Amino acid sequence: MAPETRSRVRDAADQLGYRLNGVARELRRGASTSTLVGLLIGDLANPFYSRLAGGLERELRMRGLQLITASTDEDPEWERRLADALLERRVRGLVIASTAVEHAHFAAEHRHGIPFVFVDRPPVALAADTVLLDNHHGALQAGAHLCAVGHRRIGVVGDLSRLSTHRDRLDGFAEAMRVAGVVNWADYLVENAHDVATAERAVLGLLGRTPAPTALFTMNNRITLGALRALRGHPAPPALVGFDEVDLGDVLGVSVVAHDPEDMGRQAARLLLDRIDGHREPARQVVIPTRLLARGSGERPPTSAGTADS
Amino acid sequence: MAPETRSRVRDAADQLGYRLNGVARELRRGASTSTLVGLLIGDLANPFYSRLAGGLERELRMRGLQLITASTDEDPEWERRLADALLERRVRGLVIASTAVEHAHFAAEHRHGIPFVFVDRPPVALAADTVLLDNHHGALQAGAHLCAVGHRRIGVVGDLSRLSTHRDRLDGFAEAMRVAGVVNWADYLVENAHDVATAERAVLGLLGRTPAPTALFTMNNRITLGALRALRGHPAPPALVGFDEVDLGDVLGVSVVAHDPEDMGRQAARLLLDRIDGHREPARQVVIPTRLLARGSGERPPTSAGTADS
DNA sequence: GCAGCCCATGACATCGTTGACGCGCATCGT
DNA sequence: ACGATGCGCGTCAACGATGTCATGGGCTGC
Repeated sequence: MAPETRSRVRDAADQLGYRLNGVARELRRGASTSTLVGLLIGDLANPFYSRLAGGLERELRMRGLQLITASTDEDPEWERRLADALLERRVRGLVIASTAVEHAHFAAEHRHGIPFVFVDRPPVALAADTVLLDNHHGALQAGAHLCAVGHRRIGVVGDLSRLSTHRDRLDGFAEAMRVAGVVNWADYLVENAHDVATAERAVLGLLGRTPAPTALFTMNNRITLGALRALRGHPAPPALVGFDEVDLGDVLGVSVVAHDPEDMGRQAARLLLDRIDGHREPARQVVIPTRLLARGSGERPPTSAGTADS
Repeated sequence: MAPETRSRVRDAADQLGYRLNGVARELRRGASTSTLVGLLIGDLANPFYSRLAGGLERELRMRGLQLITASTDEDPEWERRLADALLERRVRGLVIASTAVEHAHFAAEHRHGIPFVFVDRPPVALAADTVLLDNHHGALQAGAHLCAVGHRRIGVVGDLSRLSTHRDRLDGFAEAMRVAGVVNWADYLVENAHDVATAERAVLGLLGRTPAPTALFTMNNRITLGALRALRGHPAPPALVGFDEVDLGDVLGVSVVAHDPEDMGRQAARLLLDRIDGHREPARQVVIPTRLLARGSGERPPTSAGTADS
């Protein structure tokens, strides 16, 4: 079209305050033209999720895609309602850290071509792309490390017991105990410590036992924070290894099983973009590695009180 | 309609995999029926922003509204493009931690009735609802506190100098210095330390000066993290007060000027919802209070080296 | 002066939902 | 038996952008 007409139209549009209506455009252009991607996570305020979201968003942004983020508060019913709302809105894809026990109810949409990427927790009864942490190995490392230092009574504090991440980590830890010949480790297990305050109480409870545990394995970032609060000012604190990185963990000398949540988001974005680009391979699974960072708290030897028994 | 027909229709819909098309619905129902709210922030991975987003989302969710979150990386050009994309999409409102120097270009939309809420940083050349921190007072408290302990040479490390939060905090700090009679404080000022690594280098640079500062004021959470890294293992660390809360700050004994980012999100949601409900009052401004938490690092007295001069 | 081309302009159907309306059948009360 | 009411069912015009097609005016080159 002639450049002069072009600018004439542009001027008129500016004058009238005209703005293209993206809703109408999307309706007209049809199904797979949405630029929205849904993200369902437990809680935006949790740094694990927010870093994941950040990595994901950065990667999608380069392709002109935007993120609708919704927190489920680990409530399966909410998760389902939010997912339905997103699917009604005809998002281009869905990234989901699911708290539900099965996902057959997504099968229809999935078969219909809407890309799903499961992050942090795998899909059940649905073959979809997945990005997971190496939970089993990370927890095994943590358990083996504490045993190598000489610990036999290790307090273990975990998140909601129904979550697969929790179960995988627990399996890994159990394997480490089996290898080390520790049999009654489950006596010092506390589960369902979902927030910092609960975790703090759980740790105080464990420390009050006789005999007290000589070490702690805290199974996620919030639990580690709670434990560190509980240990504040403790004259002879137990050893501590946490799962997930925590801010200032390096400064404070907290040994952790670390990994990269932002990379998790990036990998999820890649799987999603591949599907959007029409790739039709069977579902893929990416595993994000974990590594043990020994910074001091995990290397404290058992205290005198009782290393001899069980 | 009859319950029997209702279920007959429902069954058929389920069988066909029919799903209501939210895009068409929104187009048909018209302008102010969108359930999407846009959120523009600097970086989702920064806990300040992610907690703000969490508070906002929680509040909006109760009203059936969902959040489209986009990170600007503090780039005004990106911010503008992202805002345009959101407005084209006909979001119900826009919450924005703006990095731009003025906002006249939103005037048309704003007058047209689209609610804008500015968070963390005020609008320029636009009368819109705003939620701010009490930056001036918080920084004044920090400066006064350090002076009260006896410090006269205080290293100050700040974020991008163009940001209003930075300038307000700097003003507050300057006032504290004026009151305390410290004149050359700006000699120990470093600006534009936007990430942890830069902040760490900046602090190391300050500590290398002669005479070295006896205290530090770190003007946001990332800078505080960088400073704590730089101070690790220091034989006689300077006093430190940071702006923003940091995870484990209580355990590590870091004195900070604290505030509640989630509350900021909630307040923003309330202002937005009021507008959506048709309130027509002139623009309101909410100020989130700050309070100084003395936890140890800010109470360290000046080291021997030089308390006597200027 | 005429064929050929560029381009402005207008008419129209389409995307899927919604709200309004009309028709016709069945049931109910009086 | 009559009107009133309830309900199933079909038709139609929007919402705003977009892609196609036809029309016709203005221009160039031969």
